[in-house]
Amino acid sequence: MKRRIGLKDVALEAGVSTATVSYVINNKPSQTLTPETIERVNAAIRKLGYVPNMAARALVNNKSKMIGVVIPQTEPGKEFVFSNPFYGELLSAIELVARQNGYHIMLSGTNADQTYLEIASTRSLDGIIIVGMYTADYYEALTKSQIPVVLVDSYVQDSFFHEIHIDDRQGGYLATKYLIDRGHRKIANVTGILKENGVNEQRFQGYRDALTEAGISFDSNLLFNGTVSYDHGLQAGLQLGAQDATAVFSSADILSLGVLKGLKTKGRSVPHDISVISFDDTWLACTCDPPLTVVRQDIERKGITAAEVIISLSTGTLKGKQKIMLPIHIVERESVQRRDV
Amino acid sequence: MKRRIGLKDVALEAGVSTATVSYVINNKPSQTLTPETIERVNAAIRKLGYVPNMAARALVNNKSKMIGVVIPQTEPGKEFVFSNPFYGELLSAIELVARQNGYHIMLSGTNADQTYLEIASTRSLDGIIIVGMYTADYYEALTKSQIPVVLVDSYVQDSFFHEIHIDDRQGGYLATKYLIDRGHRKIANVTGILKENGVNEQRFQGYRDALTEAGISFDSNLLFNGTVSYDHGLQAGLQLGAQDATAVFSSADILSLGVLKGLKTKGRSVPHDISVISFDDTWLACTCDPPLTVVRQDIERKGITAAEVIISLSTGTLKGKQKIMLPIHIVERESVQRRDV
DNA sequence: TTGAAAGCGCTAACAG
DNA sequence: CTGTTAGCGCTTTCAA
Repeated sequence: MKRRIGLKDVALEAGVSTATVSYVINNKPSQTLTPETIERVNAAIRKLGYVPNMAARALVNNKSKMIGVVIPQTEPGKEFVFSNPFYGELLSAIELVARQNGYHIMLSGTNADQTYLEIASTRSLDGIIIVGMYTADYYEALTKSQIPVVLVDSYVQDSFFHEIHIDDRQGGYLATKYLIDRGHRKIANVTGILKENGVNEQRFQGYRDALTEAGISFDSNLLFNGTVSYDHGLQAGLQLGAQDATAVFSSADILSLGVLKGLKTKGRSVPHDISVISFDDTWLACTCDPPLTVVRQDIERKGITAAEVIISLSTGTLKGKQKIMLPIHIVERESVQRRDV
Repeated sequence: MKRRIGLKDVALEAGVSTATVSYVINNKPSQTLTPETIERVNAAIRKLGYVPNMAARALVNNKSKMIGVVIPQTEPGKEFVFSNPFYGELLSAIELVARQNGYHIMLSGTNADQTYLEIASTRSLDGIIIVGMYTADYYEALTKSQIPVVLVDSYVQDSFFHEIHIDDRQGGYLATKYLIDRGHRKIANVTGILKENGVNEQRFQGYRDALTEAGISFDSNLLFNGTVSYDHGLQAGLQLGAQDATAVFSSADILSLGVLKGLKTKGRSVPHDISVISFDDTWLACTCDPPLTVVRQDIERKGITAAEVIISLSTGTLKGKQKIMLPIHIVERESVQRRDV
């Protein structure tokens, strides 16, 4: 088994030194190379089929051209929450941008026995994208990191982390107001666990804001919080089917699907008997029955932005704390009906 | 900014050589260390918060404890096909097993200007898991790889690749036969592009096998092949709504959802007017309306197996070509109705 | 039972 | 404009 082709082999072939080869590979602007030398080196590279060894590079530069992406799991040490297409779409966008910029992404869940800082540092990651909310001590270690960290969908207050969001509170407000404007007064909220600093909490606050503004008092019987899953939506829908709420703000598409099913099971028709407004606008929202009116966020853009920011940060193109807020808007479909008061 | 803690620092702290520290970290069985030395080293590691540098390790060992995972994309150079939850579930399982074994996964799509072999070799990947079917030249380069490659859901014939499958042809046969046994004769097949060596092609063959066995001749008007997407399913459903087929075998859940919608749009009720049998059994299958009778494959197991195989292969625990066939079975739900002949 | 030292492939001062 | 060379942090052979 023949040895791997290295810089040395290329240098030999081209009749130059390894340094020169390194210069042309990285096309150092500081260095001035004869076009002729460059061509000779490139020819040798092609001829030999040279491929750089990232490990060696990483060792020298302490940079890996690799970005760590952390995605929520069903529970620590378990599998990802990929039942929610939101994460798939987001991840997809991140990967694409990374790849286009010569980076790769390392995907992982969280481990009980290892902080992500350890992982990042052992792997010389160039940047970290963390999606969703974790426990406080998860972030703790990271604040001591030299590596840029961007938080997607979390409201953790720490000047060290960069953030990319939508205005979740405003989103919750918009959704609820949309319902109120159409004559609804008894409005339920089906949501995930209201972790402090999490998106669900923010959306819930927006829901309350709208209620308050309209002079409607909050009724805790109309709040259904659990996991962000089809099942929780289903349970909530089932219960709602037996109540007198006329509308529900369901704060994720996957929850809405469950709600729809629960409602239908109880013989309630949407939007005739009860209106539903959703959040996210993944492909699920427009393919279900009825298609959901929804607060839309641009998931792809979120992913693209996260990747672009982390890359710029790691190369030093971008400096200073980043806090980006992406726009949202309501997409009207068929799940909400005006209610005559 | 203080330098990173290295083996040398640990050695100094423990009053031993770097070699000794390396021995205890890797707990070489060949080496015999005094328990006392071991303890001293471990204490130093803890005290200093030492974290190994994978880049250095990779450089020496030419192994990275990293597994490359390739997932289908909408098109080369574009984003992933994560609208299909199948991939999310699979990926999730792979990641979990990898992590539990001290590996990480590098996720990527395909690039036009770089073969995956180059990527794998530049990153010193320990193994590669390729999901789905690609063009022939994509595999071409890989056959020259020293790195173990396992193919999930592809029937490429090459003794170099390891394979993990279900019996897709048998699955197509079972689905179709299930329909035939219930009195259906005019049975459509909605499927993805019939790439040679791909799963869709196999399932389609199974469909034909069942037809032939029952003495039903194949009618190309009943074949709807396009992308594996909701939209293609929808189009097919729409057309089917205007035809006289009494049943349809739809070869992926995501297609089935589209078919269901198309049929409903055309005012056809499932299973009353027309029966639908699906394939995969992702969460979509049991949450849609009506819940789909389906050929179930254990996606999680597929992912787990792929990860276990690639790891064993890379450590040398496992040798020789692996070709694993996972079981499938039909799960009866509410989308198929017996038809009186 | 432990240590010294030679690399792994690459980058970047510095020298020429 | 190009080459020499000293590491980057770790593993491992060989010697003690």
